[in-house]
Amino acid sequence: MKLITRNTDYALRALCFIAQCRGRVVSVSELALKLRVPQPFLRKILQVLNRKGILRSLKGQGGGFVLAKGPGKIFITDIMRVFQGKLRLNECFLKKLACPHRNSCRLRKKIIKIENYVLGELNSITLGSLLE
Amino acid sequence: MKLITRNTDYALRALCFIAQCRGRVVSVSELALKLRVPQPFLRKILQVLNRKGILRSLKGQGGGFVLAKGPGKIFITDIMRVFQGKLRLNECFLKKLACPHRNSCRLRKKIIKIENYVLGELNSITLGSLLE
DNA sequence: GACAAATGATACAATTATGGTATCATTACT
DNA sequence: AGTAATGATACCATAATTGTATCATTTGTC
Repeated sequence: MKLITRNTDYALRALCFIAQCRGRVVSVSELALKLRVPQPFLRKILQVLNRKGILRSLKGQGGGFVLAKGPGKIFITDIMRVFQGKLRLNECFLKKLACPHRNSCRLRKKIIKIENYVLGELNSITLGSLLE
Repeated sequence: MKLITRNTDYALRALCFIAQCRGRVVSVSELALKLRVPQPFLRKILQVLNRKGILRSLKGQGGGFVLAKGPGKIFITDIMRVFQGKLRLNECFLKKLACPHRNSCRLRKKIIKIENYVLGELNSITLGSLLE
């Protein structure tokens, strides 16, 4: 029942660190060292963030990563979606066919309520709000 | 990011069904048939619920399961804990040693807030409240 | 231009969690 | 005695997660 997986966690830590460097280009090796996180894994994560337009990368010597947008514009739900897919607490296991009660299912309704709250809260968290 | 795993889900369905039988002894084979759920897996699940004192089992021919207590006294958090362990959304991946910010971590604080809400809501759900 | 230091892309591997099966022992009703 | 049920438990399959390894490409520096 974890909300945040390890790669999301690493990603957030890295983003925080990069944000605090205020535009300075940060290499994976520096990040891995500072965050004490496995370097090849972190590298893969940052490459994904680059592809998704959250980081911007600079190749070649002296290269590395910078934020692609302001910390106030990076929502942790963005990051979560990148690494964890659609954000749903719900997902009925027995699909329509097997579970004829799907629409009247009380549990489902309660979970949807919880889900709405959780998503609401998460949507209010930006990278910026983690740094203040 | 799922709140409820499959075995919890199966368990809840089974418990609902058993509750609706109002004391009649229900066998695994009947349950598996009605719920359209794999029988050996369901059996294992019910055995666990028996060990945990949520169901009571009767062996031998004509045997099966009945609720060990009233539906109003069975909380879905009980069931979740049985199959999913401690209910925490939190769990910092980098433990104290690696993450020196653990206590001041803003993200952690926000997640704890969310966690409290979620647990509060879940704690209000009993088997009974799913049946009404 | 050669070299070194960085990322890009991608394939592969290890570990863990989840979901599920199989089997033998035990109990109890008929 | 036979049968229909659960108890206990070992095993297996699959998928997700968490990584590693490697080769290609880019770019700054000498």
